[in-house]
Amino acid sequence: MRWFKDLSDEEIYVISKEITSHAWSTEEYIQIEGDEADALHVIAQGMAKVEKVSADGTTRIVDIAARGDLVGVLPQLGEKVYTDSVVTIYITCALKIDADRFQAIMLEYPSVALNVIDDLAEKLARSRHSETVGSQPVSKRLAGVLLTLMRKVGRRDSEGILIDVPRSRVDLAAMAGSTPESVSRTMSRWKAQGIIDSGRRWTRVLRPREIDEIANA
Amino acid sequence: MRWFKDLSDEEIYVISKEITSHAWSTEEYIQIEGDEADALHVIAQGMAKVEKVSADGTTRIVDIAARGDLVGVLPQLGEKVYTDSVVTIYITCALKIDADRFQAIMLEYPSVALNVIDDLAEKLARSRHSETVGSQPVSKRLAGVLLTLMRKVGRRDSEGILIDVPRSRVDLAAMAGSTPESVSRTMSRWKAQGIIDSGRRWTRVLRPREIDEIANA
DNA sequence: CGAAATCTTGACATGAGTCAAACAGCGTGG
DNA sequence: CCACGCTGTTTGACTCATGTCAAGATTTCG
Repeated sequence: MRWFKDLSDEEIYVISKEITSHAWSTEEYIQIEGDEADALHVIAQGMAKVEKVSADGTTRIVDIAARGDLVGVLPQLGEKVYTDSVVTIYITCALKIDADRFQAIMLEYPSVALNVIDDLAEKLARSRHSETVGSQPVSKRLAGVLLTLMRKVGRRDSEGILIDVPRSRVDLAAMAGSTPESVSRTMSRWKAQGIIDSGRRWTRVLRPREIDEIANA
Repeated sequence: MRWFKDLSDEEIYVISKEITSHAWSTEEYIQIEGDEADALHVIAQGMAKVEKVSADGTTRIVDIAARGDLVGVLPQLGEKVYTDSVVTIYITCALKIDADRFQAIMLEYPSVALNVIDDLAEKLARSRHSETVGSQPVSKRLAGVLLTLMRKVGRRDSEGILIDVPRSRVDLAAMAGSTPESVSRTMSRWKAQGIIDSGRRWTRVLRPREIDEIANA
């Protein structure tokens, strides 16, 4: 866990006693937006999507959490409720730290707090960036989503970079802030141009370069 | 400065030696997006807008910093460059803390680090929220902007709540992620309905209730 | 009083959402 | 092993909000 990277083995051992491990099946909630926030989790195995219900009632996927990622950070101090939901997309195992205990740990080992600040600052910068991307054309936003997914869950194979998670057009639409139909249209266009290939619940990026260009036009 | 609220007077005195004070005229840059980030500032007097150039080259205002607000937090550790620009909108005086020194302070006084985390977490939650608001109708976004401005810089008077900063339609458009024309149209409509009153570089909200309803429809 | 900046309004083009229907991949049961 | 049906994907027709371009009105200030 990268937050504890500056600690000695003994210190980590002491802390490890505060941690418990839990498992979920697919499509289960690790935390629910609005619930009282009493713990944070680190994904040890599997994967989960971080969702947020937007003002108009549609659900948007704001992040994908994979091995080593942490969820539930935000509410640890000021906020008393979770600001987003986390839903598993595979069988997932996560480590749990009680929020109060974690705060105590940070007070005792300031370097951990600094690492957390680092993490939050990066997330905030990314989020602020997405704010400005909000009203860009769908193609641009979708290209951005594909870039993120390529980096996070993409697997190189002989023809390109395969993305088979999250699975459906609905998921992609929820990430790009659009609709399944618009996503489909855009991807059809790209498919005709040979930039990507795609099917039921999977996408393969054949020419990453061009996707990158579209995203950063 | 709320970050130091848990420290004793002596501790604050020690820290105060690390702080210097600077002044800017209007429309001057306190920090520029992309520049090397070596310090953070707390607004002591005056006001500034936090800007970010979006992907398509337009400038968006992502925050308004008033007395007591801090700018330049993000880059203190991981990021080495400022992720946004800060431009004064009045004659402004700000306190400056060297980023390295501040890091040292946090290591010595962990409670400060926790307060920073608190602050960042709140900012992140708000930013994530705006992400989901991205593709809402202009009226909704603009109403949200007015709500924020009412709280932050609104002044109660006999008829309603006066907002005379930031000044122009261009500014409002930059905050709402829209265009001056669309902002003008929307506000004309509200003016006809008696919800607001407005003129050159000022807006008065007559019925805050209705603006709130529009924002949270 | 005139010029510059700001705001408003109109006409127009278009990206993208919605509704609806056809189509395709994939598992299941007879 | 194949036909059926469920689910997910694609495509088309239509509508509408909003950005763009352009002109005109209004305010401020020298």
